[in-house]
Amino acid sequence: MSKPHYQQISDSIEAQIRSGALIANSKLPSERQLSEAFATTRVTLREALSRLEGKGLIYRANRRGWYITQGRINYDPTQRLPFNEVISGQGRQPYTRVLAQQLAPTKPDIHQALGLAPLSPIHRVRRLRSVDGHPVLLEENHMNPAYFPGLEKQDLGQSLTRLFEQQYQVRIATMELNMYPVALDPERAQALGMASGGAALFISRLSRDQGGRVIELDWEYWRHDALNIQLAV
Amino acid sequence: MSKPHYQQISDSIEAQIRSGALIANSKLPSERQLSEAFATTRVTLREALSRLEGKGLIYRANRRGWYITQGRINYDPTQRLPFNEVISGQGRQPYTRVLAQQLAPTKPDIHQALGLAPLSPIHRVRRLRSVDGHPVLLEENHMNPAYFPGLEKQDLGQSLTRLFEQQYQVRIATMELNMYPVALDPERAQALGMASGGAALFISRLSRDQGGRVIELDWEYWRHDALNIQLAV
DNA sequence: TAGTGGTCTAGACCACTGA
DNA sequence: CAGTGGTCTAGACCACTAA
Repeated sequence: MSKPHYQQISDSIEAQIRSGALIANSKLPSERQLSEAFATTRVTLREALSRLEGKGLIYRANRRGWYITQGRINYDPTQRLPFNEVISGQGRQPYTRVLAQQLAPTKPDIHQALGLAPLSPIHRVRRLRSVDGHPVLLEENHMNPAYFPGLEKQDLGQSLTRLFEQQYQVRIATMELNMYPVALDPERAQALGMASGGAALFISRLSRDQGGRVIELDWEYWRHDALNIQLAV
Repeated sequence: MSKPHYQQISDSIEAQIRSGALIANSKLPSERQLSEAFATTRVTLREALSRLEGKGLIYRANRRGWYITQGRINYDPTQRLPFNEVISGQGRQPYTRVLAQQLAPTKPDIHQALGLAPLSPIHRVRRLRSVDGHPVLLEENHMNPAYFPGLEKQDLGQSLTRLFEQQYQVRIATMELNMYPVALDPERAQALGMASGGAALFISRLSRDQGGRVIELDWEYWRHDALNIQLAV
């Protein structure tokens, strides 16, 4: 009836984190050091770390060790506020890196969602977004190219919503949102610097203009410990 | 560079599920049988199962084995539609069990959220809600008793929103929602029939009436594989 | 290059579930 | 009561990261 060993270990580490002895974004000692310190094997130690990961207290940077989590970002996906404003409004430091952008056909379900013919070209932008220097969000935008000629020449590090409005006079009127927890595929996990199979929160946003025409399909993969979806209605 | 062994195993099981060879809510063979079938140890086999659990394809019923997941429920938390209607509207079978109800003081943060003095009594209802006979949601409602005299004598298996409106003429006007992934504490995990530390999606909803007075604080814990948050704005 | 995390083996004991 | 899942040991090899 006593607590399992991994529970005692994770409780101990959790106490250290909450006491402030271990600060945000700092690295935990190596698994071998920790398993020795707690007089156990790496298997049990990793069980304890996995529990803390599930609770959102630590996260795993692929092959680089375990780190203390930062606090969650409050985010209202029904507002289309620029990422930079959301993050800096909470006293944190935003950063965006454009990983890829292209105008080419893609997967059938995206063509269907955008209401475009199969194999027709689609604007795609993939960006990695960080808070305080640590990646928390992988964003994949799919846009109907009919509305955005020359998009590839624009600065894509800024807010796309703002770009739509100011450069293309396209204003988003309605959205359909779907949000659920997922495990990251190896490719996306790597882009986020996470281990394959890592937990994320997936947000899909289909945006239309006043005429009900589909403008954009946005896919967001947030690190599961980094996000608090917050909305008022 | 070859795939890890657990990946081959989980791919194989995933293919069987998607092909329909394993149907929803049926139980997988025992871990020992599976590990023998795949010529590996239980440790590796459990790694494969954990990956599938993270993907939402299977779930673990505490000490009773692994089961195939049903499809996700589409749910809009900004509408306050009765659970029964949401579920049956998607061709599924809803069921609600009242686990507990009491009028007593509780934790300080709940008193604070409801704007009530510490140690003042609060109406609490805890309900377990199932789809097609399987628990997916643990709901904890905290209500300001000033608005709901005699609530404990009502039928709490029905929609509380409906009860508020029809029996108490209380209508919810605005809500503040917060949603994020959590790991379940042992007590709540057990209530949901899950293993301790199981992944869930937490939804907190603070409801006010037209006068801006706080009526209710609702906490929902959804099995992470059972839910798709869906909203249109 | 030394050390790390990722993966894996071949067992074991215990508490609990279901027949 | 037989079998199950939950926990744990004491190792091992490999690919990769960081110095």
